[in-house]
Amino acid sequence: MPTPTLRTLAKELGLSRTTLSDALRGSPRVKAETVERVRAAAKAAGYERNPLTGAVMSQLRRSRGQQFRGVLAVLEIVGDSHTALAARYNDSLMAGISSRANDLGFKVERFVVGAQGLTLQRLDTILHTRGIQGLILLPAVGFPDLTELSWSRYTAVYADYFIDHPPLHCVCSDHYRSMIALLHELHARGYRRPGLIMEISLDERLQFRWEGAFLAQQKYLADITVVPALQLREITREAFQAWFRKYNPDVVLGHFPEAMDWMRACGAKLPKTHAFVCLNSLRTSGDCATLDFQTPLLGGRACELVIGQLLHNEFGVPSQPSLTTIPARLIEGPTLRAAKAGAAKAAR
Amino acid sequence: MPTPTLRTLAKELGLSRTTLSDALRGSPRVKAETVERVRAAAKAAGYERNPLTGAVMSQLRRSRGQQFRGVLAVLEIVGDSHTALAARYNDSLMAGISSRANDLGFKVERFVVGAQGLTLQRLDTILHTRGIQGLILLPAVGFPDLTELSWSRYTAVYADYFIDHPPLHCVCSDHYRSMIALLHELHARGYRRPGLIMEISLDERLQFRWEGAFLAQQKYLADITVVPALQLREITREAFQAWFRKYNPDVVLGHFPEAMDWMRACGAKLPKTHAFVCLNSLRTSGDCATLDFQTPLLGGRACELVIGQLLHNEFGVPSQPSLTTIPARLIEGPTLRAAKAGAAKAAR
DNA sequence: TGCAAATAACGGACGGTCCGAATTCCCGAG
DNA sequence: CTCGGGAATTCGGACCGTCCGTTATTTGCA
Repeated sequence: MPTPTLRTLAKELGLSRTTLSDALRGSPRVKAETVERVRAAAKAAGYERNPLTGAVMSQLRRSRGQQFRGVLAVLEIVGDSHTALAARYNDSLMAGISSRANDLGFKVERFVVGAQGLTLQRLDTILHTRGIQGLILLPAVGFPDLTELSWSRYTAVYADYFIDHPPLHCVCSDHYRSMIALLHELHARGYRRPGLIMEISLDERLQFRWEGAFLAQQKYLADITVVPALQLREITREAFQAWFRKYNPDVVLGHFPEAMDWMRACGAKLPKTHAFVCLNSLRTSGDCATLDFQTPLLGGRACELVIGQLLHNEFGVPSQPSLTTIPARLIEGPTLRAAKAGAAKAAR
Repeated sequence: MPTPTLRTLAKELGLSRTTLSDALRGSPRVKAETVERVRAAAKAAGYERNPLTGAVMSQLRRSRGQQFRGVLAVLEIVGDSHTALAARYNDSLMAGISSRANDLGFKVERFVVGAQGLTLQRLDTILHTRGIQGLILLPAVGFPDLTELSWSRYTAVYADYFIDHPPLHCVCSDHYRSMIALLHELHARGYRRPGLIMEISLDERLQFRWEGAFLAQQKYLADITVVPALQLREITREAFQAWFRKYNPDVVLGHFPEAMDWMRACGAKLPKTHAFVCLNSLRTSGDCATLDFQTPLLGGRACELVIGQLLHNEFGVPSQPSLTTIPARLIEGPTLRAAKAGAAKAAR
């Protein structure tokens, strides 16, 4: 007896091959009762669907044909505050998302949710009527709650460290590793007294990854003089200069470019006697060394994740959320000694 | 302009789709000159053939559908040492890999590389002749170098924190977040003097993520009494007991279950007066609270990554490697007070 | 020149998918 | 009871890249 195929099995059951295919794949287009009947018959006949063949066929069928295969929704959750920095960050993510989505044959639409935008109920119905199933959530201040969406219809990725309501896959920069790599690089360039300044609120939402990496690495790099991190609710000029004069770090890491002026006011020459590295390139204007979070890459990765799940027909909240990260890249600048020739090595 | 297909391209060239297909695959059925012409035209039109699609179609035609699966190679890189623990870890990863691969229509084959196994050159030819393109690398001791494989043919994922030769996507447990979540949970259960014991070599390959998270969290949890971490090349009974007596931590976190006996020898009652949490469930035998790395899930995620890239026809070393992580899960045990009713909350 | 053999290209069929069209079902209004 | 319209189901057509048998063209040689 030859191995059964979709078509032979369909003939036996008096259904079309399409219905069989959809039923075995669990498509909502087929009535639940029919799905049961088909699955039982398939099992009896010893028919097993080949998921690899299915995936390939799906790809094939999808990609040719039209220009676009679907639409992704990018959700921007706006609360009461809404800084210019966050806007730059989000725009930069969007650029990566749009570009990668376009490569993979998807279009992107942006929706604003929250205080000044749509309610979740309204969004739910809009997405439903438009048939949009893939969601990318831009970073939101605080800990957003999106449990009210009908998640069984969607597959989503959050572009920040974590989200608990509901727990979704996340894509974010790897702050821990970036800090480790940066300290290694500074060490290789001869710096021995690295100092960190940080507003607590900035590190808190990262679960203190900046400081955690800094503290751990201080202990294990050779010949390091330990400079305690300056962590405050708010970094002021006075607090900074007191700290700077007391510990005299040879390289300062922090978010605020103003610190360069404060250092110079204390008599520091950049990069001759001291160095400064800004921890977020979006805060600078090209006048200092800084870390580039490569947000377009992050956006691209988020796209790949969502689209991958769409292609596998996986919807709903994942059973175990995962976190995908990309390390930041060091951008050279006039506030940092160049790498010694030969010792030059890209940050890991 | 729609993406070209075999048929449209064939019409343009005035040839049949069969000839195109054969030519692109380099079949001897087609005249060499025609092959050249076809390949040039395909390149000009931006047509790229997908080898996985080809393989699936081929097997489909040849063997009447069923029983065809794609193949992934799992590489085990064995150096001189080879502990039982590593073997358990790898087997557990394998279980997750096999299961997820099977769901997605792939088979898995395991290859041993290194000192007691295949040379890289030999592996390269084996993979080539077998037509295997997807690779999953199991964790190796030290920092393995696999640059000698012909990477343009493969797409791969490394199941550990990082690999630099070459830089590949990685999948690994999220030690930093696991530690943060664990400390939060312990804090919620009333523990205020957490202590960490760690062999330096174990944390070093994690870039000190255990200790980094521990140090950072000690600073920012409320009402914590700081107990310095016991970090040694080797943890001995004497060193441990001296540390334990001096600082009297109310909960000890570490890799070695022997520590429980040492604590008891100092008069501690588990879980009445003190608690112990093992940081790696594979080291325990069910007699204490511990962290489960959920290795099968990690393996599954690695599969999804590799297969996703195969389906998208993406080979070679990625331009920017990413790291995908999953947090560990706390397993309750008789060495830890239960969560207070109401305050119970799954670890993030 | 005649004709078999070798060479080159073609057309049909295939399995599983997507998409739009067709059919059936349901339910309230007239 | 009939009709209309919209939702729920099912169906048919078109499609992908491959294999394999067939057709058309050229070559080899008596």
